[in-house]
Order: sequence, then structure tokens, then C-alpha cells
Amino acid sequence: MSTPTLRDVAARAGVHPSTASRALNPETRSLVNVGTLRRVDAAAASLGYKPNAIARSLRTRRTSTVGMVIPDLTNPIFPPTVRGVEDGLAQFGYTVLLANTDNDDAREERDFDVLRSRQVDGLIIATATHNTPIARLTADASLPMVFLYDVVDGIEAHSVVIDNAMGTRKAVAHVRSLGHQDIAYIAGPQDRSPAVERLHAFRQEMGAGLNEDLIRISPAFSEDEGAEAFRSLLDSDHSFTAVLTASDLLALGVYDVTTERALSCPDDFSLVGFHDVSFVDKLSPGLTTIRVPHHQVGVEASRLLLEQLREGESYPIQIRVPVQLVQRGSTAPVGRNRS
Amino acid sequence: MSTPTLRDVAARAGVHPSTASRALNPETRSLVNVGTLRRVDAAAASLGYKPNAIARSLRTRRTSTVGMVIPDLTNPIFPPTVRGVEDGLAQFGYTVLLANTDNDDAREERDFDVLRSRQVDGLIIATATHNTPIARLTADASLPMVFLYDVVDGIEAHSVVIDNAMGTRKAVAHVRSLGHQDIAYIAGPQDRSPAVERLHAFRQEMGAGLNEDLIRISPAFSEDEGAEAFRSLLDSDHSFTAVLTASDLLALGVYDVTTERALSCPDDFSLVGFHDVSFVDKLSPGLTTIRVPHHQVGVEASRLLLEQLREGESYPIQIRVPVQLVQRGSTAPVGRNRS
DNA sequence: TTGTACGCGTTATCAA
DNA sequence: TTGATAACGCGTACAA
Repeated sequence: MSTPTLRDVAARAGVHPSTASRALNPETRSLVNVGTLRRVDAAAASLGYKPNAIARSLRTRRTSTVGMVIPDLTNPIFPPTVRGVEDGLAQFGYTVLLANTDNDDAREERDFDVLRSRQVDGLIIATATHNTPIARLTADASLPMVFLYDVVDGIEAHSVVIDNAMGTRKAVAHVRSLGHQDIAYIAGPQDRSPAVERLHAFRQEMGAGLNEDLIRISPAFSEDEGAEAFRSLLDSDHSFTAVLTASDLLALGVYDVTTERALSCPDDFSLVGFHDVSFVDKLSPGLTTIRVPHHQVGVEASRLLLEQLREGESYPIQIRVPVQLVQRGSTAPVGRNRS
Repeated sequence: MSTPTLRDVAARAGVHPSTASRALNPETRSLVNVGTLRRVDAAAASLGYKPNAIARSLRTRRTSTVGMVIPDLTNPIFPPTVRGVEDGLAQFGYTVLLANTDNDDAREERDFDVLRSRQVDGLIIATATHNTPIARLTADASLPMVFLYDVVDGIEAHSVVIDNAMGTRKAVAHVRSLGHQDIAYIAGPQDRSPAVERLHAFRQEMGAGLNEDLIRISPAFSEDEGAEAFRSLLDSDHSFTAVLTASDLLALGVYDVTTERALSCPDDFSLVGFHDVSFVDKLSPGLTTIRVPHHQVGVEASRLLLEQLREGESYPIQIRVPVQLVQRGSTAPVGRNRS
């Protein structure tokens, strides 16, 4: 026997299918007589009836499904973020469809098509480079959406970002309070808004103390690129006592080179990361970094999307999530540095 | 204007909707005249037609959707596994619906209902404790499914597991080759098959050298439980020179206690983990562990599921994925140990 | 090779 | 408060 449908329930309860539908639907449940309500419930229970979400979606034009587009699930900032989105949406009956683009534009377009084809009710997008295809695609799609972490200039849309300037300021202030003056900076790819904001904030905060020769721009937020940038700093003529990075992954590369060159952190230089990804507290020394509440960011994104889903269009809101510095062993007073 | 449907395409191409359907469907495309084929394609392209997957699913009773049930996405073994599943399925047009149960039985039941309700074509289950609700639920559901990592005695189903015995044997052999004889073991929760298999293999491999007093069983694969177990070992009267753990997370707890008690690894004891989760190579010392090809495990699971999806029922197959030992700094010859 | 007719399971609208 | 009817968009027998 195949899975029971609404007709089966109705037949067993001796009512018309539409009555059974009303009885079983929380929204319309109040419209139906208490007596028949019980009969329908009993029938549904005895048959083990489970509503067919596909059929419902076809009729209602809503799938209670949300697409989430990320670069790569194995980037450690995403698992907690995804959980945050899911936790925020689950209580309202929404399910998340995840798509990993691997930073591939073609793949991003395909993913977008798949999600559209599956009739997602909304979209959470965490892959917005400055010329991301999805920005163009969503422009006409007029689908409720929220940009996450990365935003695009000129695209008016809801977004949840972290306070990159605040994080960078706190990092600079922290190493300065330890007496550091010659501060190097390893920035992220400048086609992505968080990397741009962090670098901009660094320059601004450094003010007169800024030395452009101590800035490196990495083409990706990766360990390898972090290592490459740090080698370049070490091989330059300019000395420094502290290194700030735009991401924990870049900082990992710095650790690698530290070993490679037989240097010592924080004896030879202090180091600050960004994100407080899991496990960076286990490094030796533990990484001083900027803690980003990834789960909370996901929850905020789900809230912003839910508002659009429930209340329809509205003017774009941007939520800027505050961050804080977590001090660990990788930063120390400049006195200990050999400069 | 709302999104174009097949009727719109047909109208524009001057053909009947069913002809347009055939033209646009790869399966039936060959049945249609080349001329009309072009007209339909042109019409579809100019309208930006995207098939409605919901309507198609209702008709075909297939959603090209697969449910994947895991305990928690933030457990580092899952992101690469999920990617493996997605990568394996994506090329065949399948999308993954993820559900995190947090090891909560009630939540697992709800997730299962949601996935069923959404008419998933198959299920990949990585939450099978010995009395998992889902085992019971899937028994009658007769849905193509694959168990992952964890299996349940008495449930006949396809599964992909890792070779826990092989991994454990390699761990034992490795520390023995370094001269260790008194080997402690921190096992995982015994309601889960991988933990059972690893502990069993440990006892077997140790043979006459086994000392039951050097075994601890943790109620969860967690850092805290690992720490607790290691403290208990240290506080016992029985000495040891090596500690094997059933999981990297348990091993992390051992690192914590090592610091806490001012011990040194590998000077005071050698340590071996299990899984080779990302970042354990960055610990000090790097963790010697058993490398599990998580991505590959996901890919294998997708293969096994695809077979069922394409060819229907078949007798249950179990794929046992081999593992290998990765030597790092946490293990050293017993001579260096102070016993 | 194309058109006709129908139904997948549900809910919205209208009438009773 | 309930029943009748139709439709969401598509695919597939069957007939032409």
C-alpha cells in the first residue's frame, strides 16, 4: 500500500477532502466543527498520514524552503553560520537548501538556477564578490534575499555583515596598547567587501603611523597566501613588531613560516587573526583574534529573511554585528620583541 | 509578469505544451522533430524559462532530493563528508536536504517526518545509535537509504563505514613499534558502532598485553570527556607510556590535561587520535592519528544511494573504507618516556 | 512526429 | 460549517 493521501483520510473520516484539508491545516483548523475535527484527526493518525509538501507547494506557490549559497562548507566559518540559519528558520517550518559554489562563477549560476527551479521562497547569499553573477541574477528575480558577510556596492538588499572596522580597530588598539608601533598588515582579496573594509579601517586607524610598505594584499583568504605574504614581509627591508591579518586562515600561514624560518611568536613578533575559528585557541601560541559570533550572524540573517517572507517587500536593512577581541598567547608587549 | 511556464513556451513556439515538454526533457528530446526542437529551444531561451521542479516532482513522484541526517554540522568530520555526498550527487541532479539532530531523539523523529513530507527520494543517515528512532522509522518506510559511519545491528541496509579495526590495529602497531607496552585506551560511547568496533579491535590486538585497568569509556566523543578520562587514567595506580583515543576530539581533552598537569607529550606519554580532523596537524605537538578520507566516505555513500535510486532494491551492501596512520609529533619512542 | 486528455495531492474559491 | 469544483505546472499514456 502506498502512502495515504488526504483523500484516504477524508474517506475514512467520512468527510469531503477539502474538509479534511481544513481540519489538518493549522491555519484553517478553527473553521471546522470540533466533532469532525476529532474524526479527521483520528483517521489521519490511524493511517499515519503525512501531508505531501510537494503537492501543497504546487498549490500554494510556497515551498517553505530557503536557499543558502556559500563558497565552501569546509571553510570553518560556515558550519556554525549555517547552523544559525537553520536554527533560526526551523521553528517556522523552513528548510535550508545548501549550495557550495567553490568560488566558481559558472557553478554559482548553476546553483542559482537549481534553487530557483526548486522554487525556494528566499535566498541567503554569502558569495558576493564585487562582480558575482548572483547579484545580477537576483536583481530581476525579485526574490526575498539577504546577503551575508559579503555585500556588493550598488546592490540594494538586506544584509548581515560583521563590524569589520570595529574588529580591525580593536586589533590595532590591542597591539598598540602592548607598545607596538611598526605594525604590518596582511589583507584579504580586495574584490570582497569584508577584506576592503578591514584594510580601509586599518589604514584609517593607523593614521600617521601607517607604513604602506608593511601592507600585503593576498588574493585569497588561505593558509598558503598568508604564508606567502608573511615571507614577503620578512624579506623586505622594513621591520615590524606586530602582524595583523584579515583572517585566521591567513594567520595560519604565518604560523607555518614562523616554524619554517625558526622564528618565535610572540617573541619575534605579535600576531592577530580575524574570526576566531574553532581550534585557533589550540595553536601554540594560542591565536589572539577577533571573535565573530558566526552562529548569531546566521540567526540574524534568518530573522531578516523571515521578515521579508512574512511582511513582503521593505526597504533594505543592514545589520552590523559587533565583534570583540580575544587575547591569547600570540600577542605580547613589544619589550619582549627583538624588533 | 510572473515566471514563464511550459504553456508560455509552447504558445510562443506555436506547439502544444506536451510537445514543448518533450523537447525540453532530455529523456524524450529524441522523439521530436529537429525543426520544432529549435523553435521550442528558442522560445524557452527568450522567455528565460526554468522548469518548475515542484510541478515535475508531483507528476513524476521523484524530487531529485536526498535527505542527509547528521548529529551536528559543527562536528568537524561532517563538513567534508557532506561535501562528498553533494559532489557525488550533484552531477546527477540531486540536491541534499540537511538535518541536524543534535543527538536528540525527538528532533530526529521530527527531521525524519520533515524529510518524508518533502518526499526525498532517499536518505543518508549518520545518526544511528543502537536505539535510534530512525532505524525503526525507516524499517517500514522502504525508502532507499544508506547508513554512514554508524550502523545498527539487526538493521539490514546499505552502509558505508570506515575500517575501525584496521585503524585501531595500525595505532596499536605504531606505538608498539616505538617500544610501548603499557598502552591506555580512551574509548567512545558504546551505543555507537564505531566506538564499539574500535574498542573491540583494541582489546583483540592487545591480546596478552591488555590491561583492562587502562581502559576508559567516555559517554561522548567530546573534548571534555577526553579530559575527564585522561585525568582518571593519571589518577589511577596503573602506569602507561602511550594513550590511544577513539577520536581526535577525545585527544584534544588529553592535550588540555597535559597542560593542566604540566606534563609533556610525547616526553611523558605518546598520544594517538582517530579521524585526522582539520587542524590537528597544527597542534603542538602535531597529533599522530588515523586518517579517515571523509570526503571519499561521502562520495561512496552517494554512490551506494544512487545505485538504489537507479536500479531499485538490492541486497544490502556494506562498503568499508580503509584508513591509514599519519605520524606526527605526539608519538615518540618509549625510551624518551619517563614511564 | 504531434496532439488529446488526464492526473499527481493539495488548497482556494464559491455556493450551499 | 461543509461540499463541490477547479487549478497549481508538468509528464505520459494513448490516439491521431
